[in-house]
Amino acid sequence: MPSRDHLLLNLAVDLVILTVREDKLHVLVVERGHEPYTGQLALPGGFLRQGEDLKAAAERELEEETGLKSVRHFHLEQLATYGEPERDPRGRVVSVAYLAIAPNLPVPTAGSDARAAHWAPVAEVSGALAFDHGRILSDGLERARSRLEYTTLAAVFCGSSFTIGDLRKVYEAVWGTTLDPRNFSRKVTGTKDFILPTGDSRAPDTGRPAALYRRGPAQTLYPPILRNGSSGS
Amino acid sequence: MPSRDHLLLNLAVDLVILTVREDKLHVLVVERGHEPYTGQLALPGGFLRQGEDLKAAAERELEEETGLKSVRHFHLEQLATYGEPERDPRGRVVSVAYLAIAPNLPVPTAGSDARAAHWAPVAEVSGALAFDHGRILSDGLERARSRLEYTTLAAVFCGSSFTIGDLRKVYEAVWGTTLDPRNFSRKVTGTKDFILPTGDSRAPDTGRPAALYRRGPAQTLYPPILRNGSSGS
DNA sequence: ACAAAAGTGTTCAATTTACACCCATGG
DNA sequence: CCATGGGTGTAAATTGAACACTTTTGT
Repeated sequence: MPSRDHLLLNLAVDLVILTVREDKLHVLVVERGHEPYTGQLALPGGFLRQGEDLKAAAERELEEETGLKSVRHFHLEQLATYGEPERDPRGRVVSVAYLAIAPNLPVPTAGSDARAAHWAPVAEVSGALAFDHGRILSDGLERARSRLEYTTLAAVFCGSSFTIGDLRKVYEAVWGTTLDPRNFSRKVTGTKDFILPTGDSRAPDTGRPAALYRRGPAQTLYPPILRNGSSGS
Repeated sequence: MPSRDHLLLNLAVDLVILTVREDKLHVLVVERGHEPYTGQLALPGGFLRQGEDLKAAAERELEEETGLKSVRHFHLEQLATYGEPERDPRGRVVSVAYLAIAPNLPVPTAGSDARAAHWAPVAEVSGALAFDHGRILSDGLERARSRLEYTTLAAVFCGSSFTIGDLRKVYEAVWGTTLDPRNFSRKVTGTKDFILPTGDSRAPDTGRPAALYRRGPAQTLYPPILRNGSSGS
């Protein structure tokens, strides 16, 4: 047995769940109901259960917190593991953080055990989170920003069908920049299997209707779409 | 206490330690002396101790396995965490893997408790490792390959002073490609603070002496040096 | 007709690739 | 003087940024 003279500890799984609402990047946070950090905001999470895989635990928490069944279509990837001895005042807790990307979904009020879970603009909670969750959020944001450069992840932020303008607004919200709509359009339509036309189109309040697309099978972007690229129009 | 009705488990730290020897990429492996997987090769690692930080545990294992003190100059970064319930037949063990990059150092025979630790060409051990260490190695290799594109990590594979040809051979060994020496030379000398001339030079067996360089302060490469780039001469 | 958003064409600059050519040394 | 690896020059091809301009709708 490996446990004879070695440390036994609790393993938590914490989630950075991101979405774009009203053209701004939001993260799902919960208000803490117990000590420590009572009343403060924190990332949703929970403890690993007997016989449970790490990713399965993350999926379970994701479902519980968002109150949604469609979680299988979200993006979920391991972010990093945080194990500073003093990170939790209750005792030794090592936390495996996951990054989840969700489309713009209904506010998770009615959901299951969602203890005051709600979407908050990342700009408002940065620096106000319990434990070391500020650091975890920061790492999650950097990972998401990087993923948008090299993978087709941005389309996961959109629903089942979206316009190129919707997709561009995701890039702008996550990166905090503006992009040239004309060059952006060419870049994404020029990358094979990134987005596929549905045939339909959608009219905005005013202006020419935009073609609708859905996710294609591509996972990586070649060539990548880099930040520090062309500033906006 | 968070541990009341939750799973307690052992946390291991495993290491993917890479170096380049004789123009080939090598990984440090140990021959297992106990069950399970007795006699098989595995990645070096050990269990987390009371009050010990994850990265500190990785540094401790790195020193123990290589038998070297100069470990502080190595590169050490967290890779990923592996927690499948059945990954260790002895019981529930979650492992945090770290990636270490070492210069070409003396064989770690004499070192401390090094239980048959030795360098093995990655091509020879891939698929022959105990536990899920094949997967961990594979993830570590991909991370290292990617790091060479966007960071100055390659210089860590070299010693305190090296020629541009040495540095190029690192890229070729890690990526398994050949690169044009002339364009490569310009790329690295054109990236500010990547490498700094020492003023000395070193003569090869035959041919013009090459200028010697040392690591510069830069951490990231802009522009990056991409794989799938120009094939060799 | 006009405002607004979608999308195309085109130009100029920066970067990358390929390779001819020169440099410095040991045998 | 020749083989070998180090290093520079340079032209062609590719890519990327910038932006004028056309398209298509609602009011």
